[in-house]
Amino acid sequence: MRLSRFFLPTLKETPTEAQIVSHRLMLRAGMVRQHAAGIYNWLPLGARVLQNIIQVVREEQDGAGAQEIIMPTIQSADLWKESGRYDAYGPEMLRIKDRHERDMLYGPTHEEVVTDIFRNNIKSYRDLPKNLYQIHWKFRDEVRPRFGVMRGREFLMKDAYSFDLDYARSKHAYNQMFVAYLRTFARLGLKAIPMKADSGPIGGDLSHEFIVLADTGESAVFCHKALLEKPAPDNVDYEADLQPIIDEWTGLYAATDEKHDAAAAEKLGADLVSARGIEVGHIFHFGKKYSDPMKASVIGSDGNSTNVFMGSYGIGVSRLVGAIIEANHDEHGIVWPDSVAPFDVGLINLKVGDAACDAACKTIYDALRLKRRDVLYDDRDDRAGVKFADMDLIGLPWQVVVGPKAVAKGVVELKRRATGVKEELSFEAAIAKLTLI
RNA sequence: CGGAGCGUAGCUCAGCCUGGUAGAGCGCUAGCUUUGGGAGCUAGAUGUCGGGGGUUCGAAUCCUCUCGCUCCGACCA
Repeated sequence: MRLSRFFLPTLKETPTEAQIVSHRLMLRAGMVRQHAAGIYNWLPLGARVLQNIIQVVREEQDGAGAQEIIMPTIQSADLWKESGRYDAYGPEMLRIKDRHERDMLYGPTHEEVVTDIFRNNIKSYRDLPKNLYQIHWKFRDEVRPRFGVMRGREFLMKDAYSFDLDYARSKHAYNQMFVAYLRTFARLGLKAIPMKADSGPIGGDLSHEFIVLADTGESAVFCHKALLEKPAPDNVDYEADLQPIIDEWTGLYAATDEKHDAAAAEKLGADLVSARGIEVGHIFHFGKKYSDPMKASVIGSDGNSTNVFMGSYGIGVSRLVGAIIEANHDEHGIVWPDSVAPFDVGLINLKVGDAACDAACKTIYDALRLKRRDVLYDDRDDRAGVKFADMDLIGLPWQVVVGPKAVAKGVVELKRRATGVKEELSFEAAIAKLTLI
């Protein structure tokens, strides 16, 4: 992509409404623009990041055995009256009427709809287990949206729902999502610590929040130092017993502010980490909370009907964009992890119009694109400082700087955004290195 | 939902107290110069001063209603 044609409205100054660093950087980097309180437009750079995150989330969900579906954003209130939540949910739910005066709502979550899908289509224990997920937009009419996309009213969420015959199998489904979440967040370049949590209004007896440590996090969190170093599980066999992995992670102290047990934490001594955290995922096991009132049942091997055990598993996808920036930035701008970067490489032509520079850029641009690297080529006729500043701001992992002096020597400068380390390489060496990443 | 603020050019903001018909910097357009970390000069374009109502000869400025946004708190992926 040529930057001269790319829709990238970067800002030199920070708009007043943005208070936290991720919000400021998302506005300055031209990723989003606010439409209304807690509702955002995603411009090309932001949309690309969102798509990359979605892809990682999707791969890990699929890998753990979940299947993607798409449910409606607008739901009939009838199902919610059946589950008993229509009255319970409160003003956070955006309620609307259609032209026939029927009660509808913009879905804040989808337990009712997915349970309805299940009971209408699955009749036998032989069809279990099932885990259905979707990635799409939800709306919760928050009293006070803030922090940009970190607490929007409209937000992109991955929500999965598991259905099992009994508690033990349902716990296994829970464990599968637990492990998938560890892997997902690690792939996104985040340290997300699972912490025991209240299940809140969704209900249930087992729940964990996944908390990303970041200085600007909303809540204080405490955990054992070892959790920070713990690598996400690799080569997972999702059919095998995952409980040992879960025990390994939950055996170490980890608690949010509300759940913090100061006495227990004291015992950790120097191993206690106290930090700030952002909730990026939340998993619940809630048994028959919805299958009972909504009569979601299967016929068991004994011929008797039994209501299924369920769990639900959420990842705040749009929030993750903010969380990743909170955890990965410096004074110059965003520093994207490779896995979610909107482009792999930023190619800077310091002297547009100079035959040698233009030719060198074209060579590198074409070669990288041939190798399916995403390259943002800054071909604008602007000063070097502007280009460096913009490129640092948008935080692409690699920068290739093509200037007249270097090109005369047959080299370009390759800069790693995260470390600032620069090296001079021949065109071929630079291309080779960027192709290997 | 309680408390506190703010709406003036694309962005950051001044002007408001003490009423006289709108400004700066950046950005944008054109030209010249410049060219490895947000350049310089010249010329130019850009505003229902959030909206309605009122006071006044005259309102960005005073009064009033309203809409929007932000921050602190309680609540939440």
